[in-house]
Amino acid sequence: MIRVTKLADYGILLMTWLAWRKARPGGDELRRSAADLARETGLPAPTVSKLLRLLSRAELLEAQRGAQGGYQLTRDPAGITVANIIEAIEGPIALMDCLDDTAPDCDVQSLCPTRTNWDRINQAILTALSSISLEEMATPQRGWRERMSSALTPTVGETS
Amino acid sequence: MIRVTKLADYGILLMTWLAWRKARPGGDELRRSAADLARETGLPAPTVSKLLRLLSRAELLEAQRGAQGGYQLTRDPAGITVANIIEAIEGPIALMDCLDDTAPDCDVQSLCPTRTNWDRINQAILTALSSISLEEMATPQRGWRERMSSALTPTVGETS
DNA sequence: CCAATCCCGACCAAATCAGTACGGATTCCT
DNA sequence: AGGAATCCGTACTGATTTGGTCGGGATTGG
Repeated sequence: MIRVTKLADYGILLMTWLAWRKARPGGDELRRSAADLARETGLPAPTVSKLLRLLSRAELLEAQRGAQGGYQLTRDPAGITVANIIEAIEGPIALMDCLDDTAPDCDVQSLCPTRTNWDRINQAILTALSSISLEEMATPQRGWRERMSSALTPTVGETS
Repeated sequence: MIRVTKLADYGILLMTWLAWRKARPGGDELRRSAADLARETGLPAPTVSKLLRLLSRAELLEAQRGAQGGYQLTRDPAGITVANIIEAIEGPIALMDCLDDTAPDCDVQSLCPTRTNWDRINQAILTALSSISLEEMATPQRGWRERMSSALTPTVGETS
């Protein structure tokens, strides 16, 4: 069901936590060590390390080495999208592999206008993911549900 | 990378094939057996059977048993969305499990406004998937991009 | 110089996925 | 009626991916 891996989930959790902390007025220290973050989020420490490294490599976080080191956000949370985070952790966003290279199963050319249309789906999802900023993730939602349901729900729901 | 399972991919392929065949003027037989479809698409027969069964159970296809039996679309391709198909094959669409029940890892309540916001992402993706009909998948793309951008981008929220 | 911290690669266990096999039920055709 | 074709369902297995671990090196601050 259009699964995002747990790693990406955790990554978003971490980033949200960082953004949230930054937004708080009492945010004394915005640079935090991997161990701190692991403790604060309750996630296993090595996994947190790995994630932070990936996020840092994608330049979403800035790493400071040595004693008293740690990670901190490079940009403003408003300038980081969920798509950015997922992409940083899981690589380029694509629903299928059939898109980029020669797939041997896909031998029936006649029905493969499908492939080009799959690209549309990918694009749609990418758009959706890019439209949600980290800032939004870090702030408790207000009346977003109304905006949502009015525009979105129509097609999928009915079982019959 | 927001992967859809190969089964769902195949499912969409099958449905697209069916829709395409139905749309053609020379579409003599719109009911086709699982074996036929397997041969025509080049997919392994048992897998095709399984998929067709799932799609039939979701009432996207109609099954006719016995000799000379087979499957055919229940509704018009325009009334079937990609979201429908994926949902039929992979169950309810949700990026994460953390949404519906008590997750033990999620013990840090303080940072869990994230969870409610995850729902937002799910909704966005569902919208994207629901906005693409099987009919569109079966026809070579024309001016679909306009519909896309108009239908998707505004609802979820501006980045700034 | 020492300790804390980030950094990196390789490795392992577990979950999930794709596919298979077999047996049963239903309908058509002879 | 009988047999063949077809859909239906469950259970099982092999392979891929994922989540997580471990150990050692590089870099900075005290």
